[in-house]
Amino acid sequence: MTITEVSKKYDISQDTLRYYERIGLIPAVNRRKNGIRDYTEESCGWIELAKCMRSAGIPIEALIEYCALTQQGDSTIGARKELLVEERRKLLEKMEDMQKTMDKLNYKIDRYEKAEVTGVLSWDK
Amino acid sequence: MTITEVSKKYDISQDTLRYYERIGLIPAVNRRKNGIRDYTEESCGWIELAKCMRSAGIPIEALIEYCALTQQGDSTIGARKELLVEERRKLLEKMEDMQKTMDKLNYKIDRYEKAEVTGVLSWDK
DNA sequence: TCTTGACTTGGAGTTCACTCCAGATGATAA
DNA sequence: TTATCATCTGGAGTGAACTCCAAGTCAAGA
Repeated sequence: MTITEVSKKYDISQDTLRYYERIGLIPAVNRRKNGIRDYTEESCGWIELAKCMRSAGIPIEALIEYCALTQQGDSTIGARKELLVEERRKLLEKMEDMQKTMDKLNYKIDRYEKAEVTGVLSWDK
Repeated sequence: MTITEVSKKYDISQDTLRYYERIGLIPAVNRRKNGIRDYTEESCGWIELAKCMRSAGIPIEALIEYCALTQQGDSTIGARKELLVEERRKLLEKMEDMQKTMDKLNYKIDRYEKAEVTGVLSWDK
């Protein structure tokens, strides 16, 4: 696949695709003789992973390390697992924060809805 | 309360507290004669709200607008509600993204755990 | 009285994650 | 053949959200 196709398929700009490769967030992509990128199915798998992880806010640094470990072969399986477990822990924490914020938003919206009916908005400790 | 106390209570740096006030993310804080901040219970409520919303990634711009609307009185109740509803919608979307990432992390960690037992890690389409 | 320490301001600096750009090259269509 | 278009590289620029700093004020303790 060309970079244009991959960019459309995953809705990631070409600049970002090149950037991810440059910083090692995904392994080097195959090239044709003339130097033009030719994404394999495996490359696409990495792109998809990157998009998924980044959309949840997993930091770029962690993903670079994960990618580097992967390229060092099976001896790093334990380290890779640890890395993912740690990111999962942080993600869970963030999800809990978000749930708290969601609860607060629901509470406030509910109060505003009642205020729209009664015309009264009491102070909110 | 002094800024030092508020900073400790909510675990937010003094610089950030001043910054939030400067950009209008919270209403102006009361001052003593000499210009030193004296946070009331209401100020603390705003700080708590700011911390909660920011921890979930609600953008600063939206919070500034919410704060501004609040200071314009009851005529903005509808607009404030709409703003919160919109931020809730975006937050829900983010939480769904995170859940997908969480699923993927669980799947991958599970595969690594099996690989640690069997010594085999098949490639992951 | 002198020094220490908390507080003030406005503005500059930092970090993260892109995003854009200039200049070059190579392929395609008229 | 000429013009247009996709792609390449390295490096500069951007926006969001802080974070730090210099220079000044003020109150309290030795």
